[in-house]
Amino acid sequence: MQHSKENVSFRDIKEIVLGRIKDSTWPSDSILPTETDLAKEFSTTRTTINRALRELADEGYLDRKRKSGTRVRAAPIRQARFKIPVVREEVTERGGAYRYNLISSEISSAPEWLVAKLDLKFGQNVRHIRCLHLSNTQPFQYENRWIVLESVPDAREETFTEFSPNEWLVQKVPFTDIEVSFLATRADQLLADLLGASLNEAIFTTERSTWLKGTPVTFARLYFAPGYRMTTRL
Amino acid sequence: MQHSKENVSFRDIKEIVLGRIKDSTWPSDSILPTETDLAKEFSTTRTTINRALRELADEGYLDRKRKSGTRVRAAPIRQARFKIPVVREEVTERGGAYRYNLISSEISSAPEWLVAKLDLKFGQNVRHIRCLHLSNTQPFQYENRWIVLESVPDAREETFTEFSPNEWLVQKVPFTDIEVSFLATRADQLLADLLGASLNEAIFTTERSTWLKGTPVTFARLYFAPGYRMTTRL
DNA sequence: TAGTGGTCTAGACCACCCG
DNA sequence: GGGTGGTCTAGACCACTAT
Repeated sequence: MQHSKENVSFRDIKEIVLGRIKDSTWPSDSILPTETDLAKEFSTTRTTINRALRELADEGYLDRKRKSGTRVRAAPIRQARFKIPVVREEVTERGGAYRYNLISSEISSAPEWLVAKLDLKFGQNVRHIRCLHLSNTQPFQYENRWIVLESVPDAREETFTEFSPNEWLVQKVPFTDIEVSFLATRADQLLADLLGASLNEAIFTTERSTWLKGTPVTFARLYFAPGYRMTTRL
Repeated sequence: MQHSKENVSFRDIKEIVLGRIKDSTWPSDSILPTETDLAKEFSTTRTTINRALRELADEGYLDRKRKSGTRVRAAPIRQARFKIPVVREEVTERGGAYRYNLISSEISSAPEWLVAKLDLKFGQNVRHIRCLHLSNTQPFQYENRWIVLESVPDAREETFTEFSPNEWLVQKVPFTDIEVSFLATRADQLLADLLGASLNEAIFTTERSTWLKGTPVTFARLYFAPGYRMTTRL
């Protein structure tokens, strides 16, 4: 027989509020009571209510504005979160033994499309690396990468025979901004050979551009072996 | 000459801490001072420090555990957030006029792969809808969807001539869990015709499974027109 | 200009987990 | 067992913005 007087947690509040949204106690576009009123209703403080509502807003269920109040979003913004993994970890997480093969590594002047893509100065030098990441003996991902030498001078000497540019960069070079794109690529003969795919097979592809405080660092295209899919629950 | 004594904001703290991580004042795997100590250092309260560190942990930079303290993540978990858009909005956001064409809609017993995918009971009935979403007159997305009738009885009568199943479901059916996958599909002749692609072109594809508290609601494959890419900054 | 959320201070108790 | 983060209370001032 315990009649405990536990505190109400912000998690409880979240659940209750979400319940009232789902059962239309607070229908779409309606305005919730103020934080102060809710705090009274649940015998708690504004701080607790605030955290609950803030997180729900962050999750896309509510829209909050000063003065106008907290409104139920008509169509909740469902959002997915993806981890951007390091290849090695992705391979080992899937239960494979990670291996790495360098295909080529050379210094050249940045091709025009890359200049445009990263907003480089004309004629800047880049190191171009192509390599393969394997899971056991199976190709897992083909990486085609360009590193801006002016931003990463160390990459001039580095040969990338031992470590993949992926890992090397993570270790050596800080970055502040990444742009990631996901797309599909049709396999030409080269890609097919590298990834053990057949010609014309559809290849899931990621592109990453990286900057350090506005300075372009690197651009990479990552081609995954056939059958790869990126999955998330929300 | 103002010598204001402003409060330190949790945003300031976040920035400072992130700075110290990036310039290796606090290198990878090192342990940060306790919240109490940091509060002293910045002449603020634990509450403020806590919020800053909590958010940084949430963003993947820190790892926090009771008793052991707050540790700098060796490889920050970079993560991307994607909105799961409603097709209509995605089209209009890209500046197109949204249009919708129903291709087919019929009731049948769930195919075996779908039974497995959604963990259905054997022999359950589903409504199978195929339709096309257009931007102006260009195909934008081909939708291939199955709705579990036992979970969504209203879908038995609905013809989906006017509204796409996408919008209809958002309006009518609540859901709690979604699983989203992204992959690449090779266009067969049908897909090529529908999307205005050529045979064998690589098609960016999304799969979504939806449940309401454990009960399967619907499964959809969404095929995007050639050239589509999903992009995010982080 | 007034109402609402945004955030900070100050202090407290507690849960988890490492040693 | 004890240290660290997790969270709550209580109260205050402020910033934004609708009216």
